Amino acid sequence: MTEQVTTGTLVTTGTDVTRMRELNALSIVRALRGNPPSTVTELATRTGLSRPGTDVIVQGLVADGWLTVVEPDGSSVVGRPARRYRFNAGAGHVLGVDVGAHKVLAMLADLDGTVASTSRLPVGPDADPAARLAVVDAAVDECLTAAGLSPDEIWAITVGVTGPVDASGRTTLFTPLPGWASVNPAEHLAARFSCPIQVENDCKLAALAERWQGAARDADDIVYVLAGMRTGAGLIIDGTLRRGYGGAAGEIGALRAVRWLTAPSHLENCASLPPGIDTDNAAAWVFNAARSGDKAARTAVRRYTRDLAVGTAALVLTLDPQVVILGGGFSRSADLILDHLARELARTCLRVPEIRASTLGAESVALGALRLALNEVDARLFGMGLSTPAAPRA
Amino acid sequence: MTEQVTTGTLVTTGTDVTRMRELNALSIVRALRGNPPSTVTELATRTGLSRPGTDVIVQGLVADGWLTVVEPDGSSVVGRPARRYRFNAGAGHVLGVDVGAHKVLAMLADLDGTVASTSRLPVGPDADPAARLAVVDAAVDECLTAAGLSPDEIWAITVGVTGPVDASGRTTLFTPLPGWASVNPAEHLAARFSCPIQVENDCKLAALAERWQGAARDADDIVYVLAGMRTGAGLIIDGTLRRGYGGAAGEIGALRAVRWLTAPSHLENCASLPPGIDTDNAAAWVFNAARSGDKAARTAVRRYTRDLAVGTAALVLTLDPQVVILGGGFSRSADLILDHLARELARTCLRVPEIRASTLGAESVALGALRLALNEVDARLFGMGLSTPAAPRA
DNA sequence: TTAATAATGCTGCACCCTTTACAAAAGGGT
DNA sequence: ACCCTTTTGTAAAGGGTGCAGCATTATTAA
Repeated sequence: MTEQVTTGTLVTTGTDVTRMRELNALSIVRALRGNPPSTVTELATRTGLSRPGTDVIVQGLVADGWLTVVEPDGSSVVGRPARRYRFNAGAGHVLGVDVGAHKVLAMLADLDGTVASTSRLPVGPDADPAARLAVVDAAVDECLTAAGLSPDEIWAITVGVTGPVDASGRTTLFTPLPGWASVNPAEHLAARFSCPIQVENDCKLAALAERWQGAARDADDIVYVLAGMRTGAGLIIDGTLRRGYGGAAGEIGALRAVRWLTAPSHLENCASLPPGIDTDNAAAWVFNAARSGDKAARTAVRRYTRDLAVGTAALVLTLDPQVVILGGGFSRSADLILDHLARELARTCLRVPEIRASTLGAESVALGALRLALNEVDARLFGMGLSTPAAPRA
Repeated sequence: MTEQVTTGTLVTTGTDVTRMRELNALSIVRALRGNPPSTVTELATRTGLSRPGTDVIVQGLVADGWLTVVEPDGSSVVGRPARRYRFNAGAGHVLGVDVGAHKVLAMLADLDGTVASTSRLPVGPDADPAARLAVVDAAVDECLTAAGLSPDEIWAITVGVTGPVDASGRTTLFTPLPGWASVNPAEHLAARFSCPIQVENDCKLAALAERWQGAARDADDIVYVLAGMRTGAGLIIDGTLRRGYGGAAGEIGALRAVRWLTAPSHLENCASLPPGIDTDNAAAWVFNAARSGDKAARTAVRRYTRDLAVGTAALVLTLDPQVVILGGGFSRSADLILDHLARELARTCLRVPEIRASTLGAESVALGALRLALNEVDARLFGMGLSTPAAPRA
């Protein structure tokens, strides 16, 4: 065996002149994605190709259904008005599903990531796996029918679950859902969908969402901290979601010294908490009390934040990210947390990153799932060529 | 402003038919790098190009000096023996320099990474920056003259230093070298070299070296822990060295709860240590004593390892790597450390990675510097085209 | 209606890769 | 010494692609 010097790709494949055409077509598609409808001339300058060449390729892409023509509207200057082309985002769709303890949230989006339909169904926290999967199916069905699509028009699916996800798509190491450890949601959905199906940890998906449409759009190195009744983290390094070798990246909460598991108990056990309030609303109550000056509540929040900061500091020191995003249910009370957190990090970290509160609500995990599914589609598209649009077989 | 959907590269550049030729040439070069001399037929099958086409490109590469012909030797089977071609690694060279507290180690290698010359010069730990830079110059000069090369034949240089390196190449946050915080080694060398010059943290470089030629050749997700009188870490994630947004990735030792700063003191203050032994040799003595059963020494080693494990666990839980490499001066005593370390990690981590001892000696930092310089060259080569070999201007 | 302007469409040219075909070289067998 | 096999080296034909330049078309302003 000889040594392999690797800079990037290992595969060294020669380029045919036909492949070049494909690459140029892809390059045009890329130049159009997420941009307003463009003229051929604009595309030509943007891609560096010649105008005639661009035109030919664009015609082909229109014929294959990847692009659609936007006839010129009145708003033009002097000269012959140019036809504009836009990416046909409706050529395919993706599904993102957030399987939580209390609800299943499914979202369906086109290739631009524009959400076409959403379905949120409640499920009991102690529902058995079969029941929970049935709710997943129901939510997915609702999305499909609302958007008027059939399963074979879905190009990729991502399912978000709690706990580290192994290579097979199971959460064997840990899951709060009863009986869920042995469930493989990908396998279950594969019975009805033939597209690629990924399963991913919810924190990681939320991190993706924040980078896509949330508070971290400008950053490539992100530590996302999910602060809620559970505490977790998702890491984006160099613009890519990092899963770790076994899918357990970011699980710093497992470290005993990092008191993430018990951190929320500071809130739940707050002395000034009125009796009879249920667990789910206790935290919200404490945050509100702290906001209006309650001494015990303020202490509880401070203690909670201190515990949160230990693990966050470990993540920050390990990765030196550009920005830390505070997400999860408690991020609604970021005004109370951010300052404490910043102070704690300033005390412990070499270089203190920006700290921002999440701007996405409860949909962040489902949104992240959409983004991951879109990434999957993009990888297929830009990796291989683009023939006529059709659902890729897994 | 419109939103930018990014999968990988943002730049979408069209491909010319001439550029395709370049890409094919690069593809052939890649197919030859690190492989034994190959025939045109072999290259054709390896790249997927046709044999005549491959031949033409190979002729061009030979004419430009990138490839050299190996005339067929006697060892052939039936049929006409084929000319073999090999990558002309001597077309360019790179320098790697390890600037330590007690020594400067410079290494010079060709484009295959084969070391052509080495120079190790001592320097006092309290030498001022000017004196230390003078030693750097001397070591580099020795390497050049030993290899018979002039400065303009060097294509890239990497300098390894202790402490987190910022974007400008300085170690402003921390450095053990007196007065070194404001020194910019890249600027200093730029006076004599016009090639790209990088400065990088020593732990990070050692990690690179382990992946290149050491104990982590098979892994893409690596936590490298430098265990010595100083403790540090270098991270390779998804095959790429991670610096962090401010170059401070891996500096988990800054966390108070992680007792990396004081961990070696367990060894230095070992009760059974004979008086008068100097600091530099104390650790080695303790390890030896522990190996031969000394009770106090064994305790000291166990305590040291326990402290080492805390930070390592934080890194492992954050990144979930495939393998942890134990490097640095103490890795010579890995037999005493690994078991303890593995036990501690098993206790604290969700998924325990493999733990291996470094197989590289004191040259690991300089080797890693070579690798980073080669990466720089490769990026230029494979990013842009390859004209006739010449030192790239920075 | 005419001139100006800018997009569109078409033709010829150059380049590159591939396929096909054939000549050349080396070694083994007769 | 000669022929045969095998593989390499090389040349010619064919097809696909991008580019430059020119003619054509559609629209606005005068």
